Amino acid sequence: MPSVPKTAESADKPSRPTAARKRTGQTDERIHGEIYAAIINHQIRPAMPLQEDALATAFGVSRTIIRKVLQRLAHEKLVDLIPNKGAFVAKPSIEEARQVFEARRGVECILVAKLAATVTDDEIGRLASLLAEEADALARTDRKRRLQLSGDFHLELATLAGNAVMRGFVQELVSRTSLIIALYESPGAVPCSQSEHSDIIDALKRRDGAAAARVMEHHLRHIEAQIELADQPLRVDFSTLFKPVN
Amino acid sequence: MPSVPKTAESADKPSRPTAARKRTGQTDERIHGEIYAAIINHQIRPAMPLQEDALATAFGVSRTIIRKVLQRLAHEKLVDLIPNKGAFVAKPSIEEARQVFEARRGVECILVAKLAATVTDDEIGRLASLLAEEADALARTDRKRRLQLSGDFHLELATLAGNAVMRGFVQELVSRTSLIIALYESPGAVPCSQSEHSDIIDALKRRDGAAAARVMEHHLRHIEAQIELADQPLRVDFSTLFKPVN
DNA sequence: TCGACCCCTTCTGTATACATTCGGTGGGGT
DNA sequence: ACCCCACCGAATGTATACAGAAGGGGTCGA
Repeated sequence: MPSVPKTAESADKPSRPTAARKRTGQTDERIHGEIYAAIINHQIRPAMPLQEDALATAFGVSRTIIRKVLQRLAHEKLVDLIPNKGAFVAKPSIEEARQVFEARRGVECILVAKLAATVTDDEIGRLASLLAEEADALARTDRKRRLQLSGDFHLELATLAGNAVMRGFVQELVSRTSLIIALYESPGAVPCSQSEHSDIIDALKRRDGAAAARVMEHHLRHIEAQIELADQPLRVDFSTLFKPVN
Repeated sequence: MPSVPKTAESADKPSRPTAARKRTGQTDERIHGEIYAAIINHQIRPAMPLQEDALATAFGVSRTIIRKVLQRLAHEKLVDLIPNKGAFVAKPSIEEARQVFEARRGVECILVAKLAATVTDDEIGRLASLLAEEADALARTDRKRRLQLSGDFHLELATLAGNAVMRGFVQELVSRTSLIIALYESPGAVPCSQSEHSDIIDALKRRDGAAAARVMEHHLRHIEAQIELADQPLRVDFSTLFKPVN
């Protein structure tokens, strides 16, 4: 993967003098993918500004394309577009985070229950291989890859469930969860899930939809619990933090 | 509401010679709203082309704004954007329609059950007044308004439930349902629901979440059943339709 | 010294000009 | 008569030029 765009990048890399590549259409797709990945992987953190000119020169295109991509990201709730101010990586509030998790519990529990009724051994195998990759990333303490794979696992569940509409919802929710984690996770914690993903697979193997939904609900509450803790720490009370010396 | 844009409108209405109104920002919001309404109200039907130039002149803005609006509508699944071909009002397939209803059952049943736990008499009153308006539209056989109000009812339920994320999902699903109805409803039918909306309110009055969810599920299945019928009629078999004369 | 106002820079918002692609049409060849 | 190819028009895709807003810094005045 070539250079991920940082916010104020060394912009003096012309990259394509307008005649290098045929670049006709589908360029914005690639650029969207790169910025999306950079946000999801926490290479660009919440509230960071996404300046149009900087991105345009970084990717070697005009602001037109960048604006299109930014608007798409805004609709995906990964970017806040503030009129006359610019684009910023979204910074979901605590309340918003709560609602995202509530929505995930609703949607994903339904999906996993539905999936249990139709899942094939083949599909379970695919999920298991994702789980194995996740375990590998855990072993190598590759935090970024693990977060990525954890999201992929949920997304694969949604895909296999066979409802494209709801899969779209899950994709958005998983992305937003990644932002929430970037904002609110306590730095040390999160040896989370992993075994819970395994539990979900077990329930699917037994074709026990109710159990699968129960495990999923527990799993999501678990993730949220690890994060909601950050509710307090974020409100720094300066008067207690910096006590008068007197 | 001023002139709704039709596809190939009388484009010779300059409307604003670039100096009439201050128009700085939030114009696209208005244009989005107008096109959105035109699609939802079936003034523009599925598969109709939305030509950029025609819309631009109709609204007195440049293609830039129109393109922005079209892309937003595309993300909302109301418009299909075909590269190098243009924008068309979305034409959801039968399978897509099925999935939209399945998603609605999932999401809205959860929401209404959640709402039952927190709803106030005031809020029930607001729902009741929407129901009354709907009854009025039914009495006056104002089909368009009735469809609109029916959607509003579901959207209001989602709003009151207090989860903005899921409310967004419902909004998208209700919009798409409107497209589906435009495509697949049998022309004569649909004296549907109405009483079922009333049933939902009754369940909420009793604060009976389980019942409310049950009624909602039944309601949505009912709507879908009236439409899925169109599955057959759409496959016209010419060899039976045009029998040889002899 | 402090505050208010104005200019100036920098960025976003919009319009316009240019490039490219697609489909249709007409002419020529087989 | 049919098919193929090349041109042409129309609409989309992209870049650029221009206008407007917001924030900062500096200067002038009290």
